Amino acid sequence: MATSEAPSTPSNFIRQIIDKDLDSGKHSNIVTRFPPEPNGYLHVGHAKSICLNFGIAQSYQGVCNLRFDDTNPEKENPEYIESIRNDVEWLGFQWPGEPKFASNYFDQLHGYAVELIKAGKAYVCELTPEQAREYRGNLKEPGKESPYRNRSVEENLDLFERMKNGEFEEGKMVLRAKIDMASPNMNMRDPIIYRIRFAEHHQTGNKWCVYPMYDFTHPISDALEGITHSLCTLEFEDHRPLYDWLLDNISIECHPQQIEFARLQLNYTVTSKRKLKQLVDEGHVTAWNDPRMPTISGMRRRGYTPAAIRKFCDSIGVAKANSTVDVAMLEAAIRDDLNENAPRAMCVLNPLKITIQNYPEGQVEQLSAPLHPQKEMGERTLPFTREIFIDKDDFREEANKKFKRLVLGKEVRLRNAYVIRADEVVKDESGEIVEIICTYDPDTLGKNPEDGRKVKGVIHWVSATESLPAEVRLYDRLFLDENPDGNKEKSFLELINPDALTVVKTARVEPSVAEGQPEQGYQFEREGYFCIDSEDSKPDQLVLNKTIGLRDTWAKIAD
RNA sequence: AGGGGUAUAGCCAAGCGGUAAGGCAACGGGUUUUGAUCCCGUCAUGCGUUGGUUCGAAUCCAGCUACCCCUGCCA
Repeated sequence: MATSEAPSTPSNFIRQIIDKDLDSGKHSNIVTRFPPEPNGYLHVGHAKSICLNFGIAQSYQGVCNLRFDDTNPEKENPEYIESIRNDVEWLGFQWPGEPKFASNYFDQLHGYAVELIKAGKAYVCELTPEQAREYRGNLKEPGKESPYRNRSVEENLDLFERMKNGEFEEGKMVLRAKIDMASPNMNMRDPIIYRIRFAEHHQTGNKWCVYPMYDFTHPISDALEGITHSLCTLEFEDHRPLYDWLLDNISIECHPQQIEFARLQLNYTVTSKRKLKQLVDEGHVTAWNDPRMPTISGMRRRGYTPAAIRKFCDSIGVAKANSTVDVAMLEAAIRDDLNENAPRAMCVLNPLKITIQNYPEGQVEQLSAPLHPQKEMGERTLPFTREIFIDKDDFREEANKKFKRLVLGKEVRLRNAYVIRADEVVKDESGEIVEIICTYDPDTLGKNPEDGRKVKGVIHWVSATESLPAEVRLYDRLFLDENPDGNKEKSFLELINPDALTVVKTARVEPSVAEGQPEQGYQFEREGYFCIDSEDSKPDQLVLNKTIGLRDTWAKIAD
């Protein structure tokens, strides 16, 4: 109150819990973890969790582990592990030591399972999956106890050992925790904690043919790592009683607190690993890191910066209310960061030739332009010549007062260069404009016309002969408009401005697209060329992105 | 005999019994060699709803309503 310092990180209910735990002396060191299953690439939704977990650890001088929750070998693979490590690192976070794996704990996990059996709190069940479902009851009715529930400890020990030794087929037996088949919480109705899977594991090879379930693995992994606060998404709220039951019923002292928060939902954006995988598998995009994908690697390729994504995650807050964040928030964060830090360049995508008739043929003038309009970032040289290109969209034969670019007979400012006037339009047989003949005012470099003439517009240009051609892929933004009658099933795809200046736009695909049969063959991308102002503009460090509202253009050459 | 959650502006979100922060979006106006940035201004007598407690309620209590999650040998 006395100090009006703005908190560097926004307050949220999780931080309040942690503050309380610190005050009460429950903890003195905060340990969190980010626990993805390596079954896909990380997306913007994971970024929220990463920023939360690592961000909290950071601000309390604690640590955050990266742990692969790899208990289902059939869905996982090393490519995903690699990509996840990269993405977390790229976002700017560090974990202590090597990444951890739930599979590191398989021996200990097995030991705790045996411990539960010995305590009469787990049993081997031979119900088929169908029977198990029947016995489980439903939301309104209690379940029935399995006929295998009251086997002796000895028998359970023997059976579980033989499960582990591969004596039984997949699906024939499982290990279940003995809790309460009548619990209103389905997760407490004797949950399965181990199943048989004859699958090679990417970390443990063929050592195991029984694998622990998430519900069993997670609390124990957390406890083994000394996690203090285990943050997860809302759908796990119902699992918390099981999380606690497990830790209360095995010989482990550490008991992390599970805290749930709402997962990120972004409008026009798929934030489901399953659906993103479908887009990749069915070939609607080129790869997980396709620039249209909301994956971290896709955003990286699109030119988003780690700082911008972190800023976005901070700005959306953390709460328990299901909410859908407007992508405008993401875009604002990106814009903010790029505006601060991106060096500027000019580019022309749909070239329209300009010949400056009063400029000497063959002359090349090296103009100088700042890399940033406000910040001291240095200068770049700009070759100016008799023939230049401007964008087709920046010229009209006639226009009203709102049009601030080049109009026949009127003047416009070439950014960082001279004022020109359009004198004459050259058209081809089909009537298409192919060239504009202009006159430049030599006395307007770095200053306004001395006679007080007002030039309202400023446009991009590149030398037709000295500029740097660059090959890029053009990605069209996908818009999925909702049917006016609100029938989401009838949503349709609309390609906005395939010929506009804007390039490398965001892919916006609504869940329903990925859900149903993604439209056959809609155009996602085009090849294209553009020219950028000069070598000094270092196009590989820039982000071509007029969509975000900046007239200067940043280019990012496709990876 | 269902259980667990959540409701504050168009979208996020703070607020924790003392009279509705902030951001995004939007809309006015100013500066500008980017239609950008930047700057100034506007935007909830109102906190899902109905009652109650209180000098005082978004905050406490009770009822109601809406939405989300849970019946994988997935995580």
